[in-house]
Amino acid sequence: MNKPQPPESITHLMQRVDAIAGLTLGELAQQYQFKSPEHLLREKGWPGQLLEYVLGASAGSKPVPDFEHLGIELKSLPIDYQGRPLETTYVSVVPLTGLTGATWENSTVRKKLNHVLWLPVLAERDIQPVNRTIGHGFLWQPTEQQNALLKRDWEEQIELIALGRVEEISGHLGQVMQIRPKAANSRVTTDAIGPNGKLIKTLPRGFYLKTNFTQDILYNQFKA
DNA sequence: ACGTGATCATGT
DNA sequence: ACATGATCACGT
Repeated sequence: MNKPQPPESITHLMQRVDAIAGLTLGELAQQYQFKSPEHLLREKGWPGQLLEYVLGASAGSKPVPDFEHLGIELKSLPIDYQGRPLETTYVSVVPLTGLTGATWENSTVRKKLNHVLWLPVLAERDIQPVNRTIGHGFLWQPTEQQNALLKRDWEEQIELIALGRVEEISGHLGQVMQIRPKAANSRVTTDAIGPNGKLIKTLPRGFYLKTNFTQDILYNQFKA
């Protein structure tokens, strides 16, 4: 099986998405000779990497949309038996310096979430990774209301960081989007603005969509 | 170290 | 039971 090429259009992308709905991750991995781990204790990103590969997303870790020419970001979304999200959704790293003049409109979060291809995967922990079933993927763009919620959470938390109060941030902040550690381990450090305005070292952080937000997206998509 | 893909697992 | 904080693999 040759490596899938990037889809030439949104229509072609969605044809591929429809074609894999109902398959298990194991079936897909076997078709494309992709490795299939027994568990995700170490290869936590395996579901997303497999789906990226199969759908022809650009590989690597470049800070650009997965389907760059289409401006679409792919997000797998683990769900439980009730169809509710099992995990928060990582969006992007949080800028901790150079925030002068930073705006929601120009933020990486806004750009990443402008157009998302959500791909639900039934991913209860008692189901082996290879037996997890792919759901019906769909395209999403934030509604005016959703955009306003994201904007508010982004502005409130970025303002704290700009004021040198990064150490006061925890996952409890934000109504629909929170900031949590995003690093290999808790000893990793990066530069941030300190309380006195000078640079300090702190743990790298990431923006994550809370499950109430992604659940709302799923509800609006699949409500009968 | 940083940014991509995320899930793990302990504290509450 | 569930969310927060911690962690894992890979490419650069």
